[in-house]
Amino acid sequence: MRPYDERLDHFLSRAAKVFADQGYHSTTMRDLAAATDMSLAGMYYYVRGKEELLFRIQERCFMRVLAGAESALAGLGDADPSGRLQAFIRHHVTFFAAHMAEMKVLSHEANSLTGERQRKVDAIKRRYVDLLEGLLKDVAPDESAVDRSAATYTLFGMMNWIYNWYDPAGEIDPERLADLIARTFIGGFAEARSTVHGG
Amino acid sequence: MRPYDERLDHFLSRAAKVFADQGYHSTTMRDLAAATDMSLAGMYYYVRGKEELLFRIQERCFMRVLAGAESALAGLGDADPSGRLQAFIRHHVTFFAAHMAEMKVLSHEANSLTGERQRKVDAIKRRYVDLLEGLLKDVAPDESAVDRSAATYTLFGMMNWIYNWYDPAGEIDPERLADLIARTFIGGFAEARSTVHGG
DNA sequence: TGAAAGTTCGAACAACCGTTCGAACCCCAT
DNA sequence: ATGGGGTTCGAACGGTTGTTCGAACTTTCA
Repeated sequence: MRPYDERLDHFLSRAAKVFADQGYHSTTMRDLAAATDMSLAGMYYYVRGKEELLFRIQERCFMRVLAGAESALAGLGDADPSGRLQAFIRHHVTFFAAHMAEMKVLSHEANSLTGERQRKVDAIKRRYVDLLEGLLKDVAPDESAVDRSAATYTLFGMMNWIYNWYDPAGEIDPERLADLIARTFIGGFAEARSTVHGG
Repeated sequence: MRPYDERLDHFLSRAAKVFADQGYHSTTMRDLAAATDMSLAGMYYYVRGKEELLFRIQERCFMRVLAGAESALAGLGDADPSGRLQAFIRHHVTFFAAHMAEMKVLSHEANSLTGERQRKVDAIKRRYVDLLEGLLKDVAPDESAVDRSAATYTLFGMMNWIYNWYDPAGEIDPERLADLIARTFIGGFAEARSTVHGG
């Protein structure tokens, strides 16, 4: 890896941490300069501006979590739908815990981009949402499309909300949290679909 | 109600809508002036400043949702724990759908206040979280405190995330969404506690 | 060694921010 | 009508923001 790319990467990680702590809009370029040991003007050699910085962070993180999920599913066969769903949840939650700052920026600043950049990130997000929705379709094939879509977002809510409260250094390790979420959602989802379907 | 209080109320509602749409930090006082048909200086007759405006919106909304939840539970006996839990979920979700803008501001700008104001809102939030956690304790008394706390936040995630995707004017009405969440969570929560408790 | 390419940065700019202040306005009891 | 409290607002202020620019520094390689 070229030293330029390495410094850019380090810069993006540091910036993500600051964005996660203070929020994107109330973080100034001067804050970032101080946190990265760069000069104010020096950062513009690596990034065209503040919004492109946010875009780079979000795009990089989203591509990684998407690729990670796909490869986590690639090892499994198509036979066990709820096992695949559990694997997705496990990957998402552990990835979230391992990249807390970037994922918080991804979740919390979802609407802070504008124009073309917003569109590009939304396109990746759509692919990721569709991936999960497909898994839910395999678990409960008879579910209506509307209810399945709502269930998808509900599950994302369980997982993405953790940036508001979860402490990776606390008592609950990421795998245990992932299993807690997976058991709760899969259990309730499957049960609700099969037993209450007639009511 | 005095005309002053009426105009203040109207102002807070309008401002909440703008905060919900554009975000607190990137909304300017000039934006608010335009959206409320007031002059820039005129708003300062009703509110001490921008942050106090956010505080008033959050405090008012939080007190209402807390009081609403308590009164929704007051009618029920202590006999049926999961029925009480379901009532809480139903109230929270329908309230959310009915006051989308304020609740979005509550969820999304949870850390935008500072100092004393942050403390005051956090105190109300704590009461609200404790209320739900108490309901979960009645549903699963043997659960460890740590897991129960995580389950509480997980359920809040399911409910609060809806500001990112839910359209109250869409195909799913609030009651149906509330039941979907309640069935999914309660089913999975109760099942996971009873069957997997030994593993 | 020398110069070209790659990288850093001090200083400044124009625009915009939240807030203030005093004057003007409106409404109602006298 | 008239005085006075409640209410509105135009205009401006000081400070902060993202961004730019040219000069200076460092590295690279012939």
